[in-house]
Amino acid sequence: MRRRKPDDTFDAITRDERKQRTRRGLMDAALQLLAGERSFSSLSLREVAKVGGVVPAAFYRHFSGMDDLGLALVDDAFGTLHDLMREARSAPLPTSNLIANSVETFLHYAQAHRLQFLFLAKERVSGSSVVRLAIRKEIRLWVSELAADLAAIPQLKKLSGEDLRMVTALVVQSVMGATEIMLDTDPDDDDALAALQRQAGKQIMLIFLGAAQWKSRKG
Amino acid sequence: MRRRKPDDTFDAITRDERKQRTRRGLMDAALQLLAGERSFSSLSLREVAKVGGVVPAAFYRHFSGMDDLGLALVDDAFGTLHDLMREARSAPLPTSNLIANSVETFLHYAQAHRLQFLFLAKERVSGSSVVRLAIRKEIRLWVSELAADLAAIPQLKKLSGEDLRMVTALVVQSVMGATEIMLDTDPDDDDALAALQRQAGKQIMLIFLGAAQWKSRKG
DNA sequence: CCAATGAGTCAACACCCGTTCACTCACGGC
DNA sequence: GCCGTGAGTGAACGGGTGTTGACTCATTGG
Repeated sequence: MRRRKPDDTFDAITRDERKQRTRRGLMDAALQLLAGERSFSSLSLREVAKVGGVVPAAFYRHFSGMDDLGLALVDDAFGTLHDLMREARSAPLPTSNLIANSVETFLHYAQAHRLQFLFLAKERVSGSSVVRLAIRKEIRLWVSELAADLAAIPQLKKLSGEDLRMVTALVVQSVMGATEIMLDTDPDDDDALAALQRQAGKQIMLIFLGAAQWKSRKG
Repeated sequence: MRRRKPDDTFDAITRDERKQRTRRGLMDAALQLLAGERSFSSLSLREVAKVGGVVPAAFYRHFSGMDDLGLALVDDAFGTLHDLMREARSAPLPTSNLIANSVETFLHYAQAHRLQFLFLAKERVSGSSVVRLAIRKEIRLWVSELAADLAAIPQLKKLSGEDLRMVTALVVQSVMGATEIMLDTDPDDDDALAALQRQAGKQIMLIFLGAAQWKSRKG
């Protein structure tokens, strides 16, 4: 009996590549299992190993346990998010409809990487504290980054650093809320998705409207 | 051997009361287990039964399974939230500092019922779909209710029904975000809690500021 | 006062869990 | 060409899991 499918494509690959492939397989298996009802903390190591096409003992060649896998998934997901931010920053940046466009871009991206964002949304609040804290930390980092970007917008120029962070946190909260609902929506229900986008766009425009007025009434 | 502690207080109680007491015990046991790292979906029936001071088989005299328990907890927690709303509505309603006061009241209440709000926060996004959907439904209901209350506020009078809901949803999102962070904060860290309250209050004031400007630019 | 009810017990079931161990054997460096 | 490395295997362990059925016996209604 073969110990492993030789490979889908029969090309010769190095041993490290093979290992990385199995590792990715385990991470994908966890994400896939998360897609349904399950939460990460209710997944079992054996289950992940099985879907990953590997025997439970082999799991330990890649991760020290489920928490370790969780941290790897956090890194992975935020890498994806970081890619988006980088792309967005280097884009032409239309001055009109900037908000609506940004929201659409973000939600579209989240949908394209549904499983990763689903993982983040769920574990941000629910998982083991080590994973949860890792996610919170990354989000705080992301808020700081985004705040730095937003500082360039004329309407927000007069905000203090603290207030800018407060506004940014509100924007992020709004986007995350929309993302969470989107992830629970049938991906083919275009009407619902469009409504979601519209509402999130409106919310953020309203936040900016409020922010533009903010300092004028407070010192 | 006694089959059960006769009772802490030796007063004679009816059989139904005793049953209700055990049922509550199971619900409290689940909440208590939830207090730490765990998420509801990772709790086992046996575990809840043990902490509840009952043998696993007895669990079935009260709930058909863990999902059923989850739904009971949802009802319970929203009952608590409803109590808060009723109290708040009958309160004197100070016209100055209304927002800051409301936020403080809410967060204080959430802290007093920490375990229930923790349960809601976690299961809203992570749990089994039956529990998750039940929570979402109740939140939507709550948003509607709150929107009806907010309609009375002068600054929001000119908003359309849809926009009012959008604004309310944003307010709720902000409060829930603050609640989630608060539930992860050491309850004795007064500074952190005060900072949290201040930020949430600011965010909501900003939302109102934006809302007051809203229709004037769109309608 | 006596029979019925039903909350809670105990034991057993078949199964899944994380972790360990000794193992195989293909690959890669020498 | 040959050995060492290490990814993956298979079996076993002790223990936790949901669910069942037959039971006990205090409370309750007639």
